[in-house]
Amino acid sequence: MALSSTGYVVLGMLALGPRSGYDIKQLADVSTRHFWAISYGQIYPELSRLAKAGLVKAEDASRGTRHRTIYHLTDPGRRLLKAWVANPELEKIEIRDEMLLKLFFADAMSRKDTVRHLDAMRRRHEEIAAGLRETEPMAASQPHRMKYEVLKFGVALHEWCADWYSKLGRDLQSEWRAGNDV
Amino acid sequence: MALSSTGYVVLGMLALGPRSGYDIKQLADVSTRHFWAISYGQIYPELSRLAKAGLVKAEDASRGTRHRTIYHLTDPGRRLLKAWVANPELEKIEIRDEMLLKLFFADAMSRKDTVRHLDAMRRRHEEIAAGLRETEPMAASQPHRMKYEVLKFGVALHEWCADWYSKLGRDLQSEWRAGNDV
DNA sequence: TCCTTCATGTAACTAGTTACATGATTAT
DNA sequence: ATAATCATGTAACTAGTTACATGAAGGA
Repeated sequence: MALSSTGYVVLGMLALGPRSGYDIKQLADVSTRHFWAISYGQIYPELSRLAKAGLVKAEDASRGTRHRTIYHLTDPGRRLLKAWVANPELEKIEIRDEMLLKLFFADAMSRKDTVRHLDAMRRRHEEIAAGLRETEPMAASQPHRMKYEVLKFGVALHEWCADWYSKLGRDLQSEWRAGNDV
Repeated sequence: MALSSTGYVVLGMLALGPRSGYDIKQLADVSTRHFWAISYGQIYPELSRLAKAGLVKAEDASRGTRHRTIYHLTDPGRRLLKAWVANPELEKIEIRDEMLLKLFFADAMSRKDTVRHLDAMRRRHEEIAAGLRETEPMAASQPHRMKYEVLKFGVALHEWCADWYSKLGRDLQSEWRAGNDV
C-alpha cells in the first residue's frame, strides 16, 4: 500500500486532529505550501481513496442543511504515516524556477535588463519570506517543534536567496561601472 | 504562440548552437537540471512542435545508416526566446521536497531518528552541491557569464541547505543533552 | 443586499516520468 | 565479445492545476 507523498500530507494533517478536506487545504496553504503545495483536485479524491483503504474514516459533520465531512485517522493510518516518516530513504527533491531559467538564458540580455531581472528575483524571494514570516506566531505557539523549524528554514532559505540575487546584482553593477567589459 | 517553459529550455539550448534532441538532454542534465529537469519524453515531442511552428528547423545529420537530426533556431525562434527572457513577469517558483515533508511530520519521531534524518538531509544536499561543483570547470570556461552565475547559485544554495540541517541537528542534540525536554 | 468564507466535488487539461522498443557505434 | 554510449521515439502512466458547478452561512 504505497501512498503518494500527497497522500501522506493528507494523513499527516489528519494526525493533528480530525478535519475536513477544506480544513486540510487551508492548513496546507499556511504550512507545507512552500515545499509541497496541494489542491482540492487532489485532496478530495485522495480522501476517498484513503477511506476506501481504511486509513482514514469519514464522519458526517453537517450543520443543518450544510453538509460537511470530517475525517480522522484510523490506527492503520497512523501506523502507516509513522512508518513513512521514520523511513530514512532518500526521497526526491525537486525545484522548478522559471525566473532562474530566464537568468540562465540571459546572456544576450542588456545590462539594465539583467539588473532589473535580478531585482525582481530578489523581490520575489523577499515576498515569499515575508508571507512565511506572517505564519510564524502561529507556528511558534503550537507544540510541534519540527513544524516550527521547517517554517524557519523556509524563511531563512528565501531570505538567503534574496540576498544572493541582491549581491549578484550589486557585483555586476560595480563590475560594469569599473568598465570591465565582461 | 505561448510556449511551455520546457519549450523555452529547448529553444535556449539551441541558441547555443545546433544540436540533436539527445545533445539537448545531455546538456540540460549538466546545467538546468538542478532547477529545471527535462526528459526525452518531453524533448522529442517538443522539437516536433517547435519545428511545426517554424521556431526551429530540422536538418538531417545522419552518419551512414545511423540517423541523427540536428535542429537549429530560426529567426522567429531566436526572437521569441529573446522576448521571453526579457519579459520581467514574475514566473512561478516551485519546490517539492519529500524529505522536508517528513521532517515537517517528524514530531512523533524519536530523537535518534530525527538526528539521523537531518543527517541524511545534510548529506543529500552536500551530494547535490558536489555534483554541481563537478561541472564548474566547464561552466567557468565557456563565455556565458549568467550560466556560470546560475551554477554558482546552485552550489551555494545546496551548501547553505546542508549547513542549515547540520546546524539544526547539532542544536537539537546539545539541547537534548542539556536535558531540556522540549 | 452583497460579498466573503465555508464546503464539496468533478472534468478537462497540462506537465512530466518511466518503461519500452530499436538499433548503430565505440571503447574495453 | 560485450558493455557503454549514441540516438530517436512512443505509450502508458502519474501527478497536479484550473475551471467549473453548486450552494449555505455569516458579516458588512
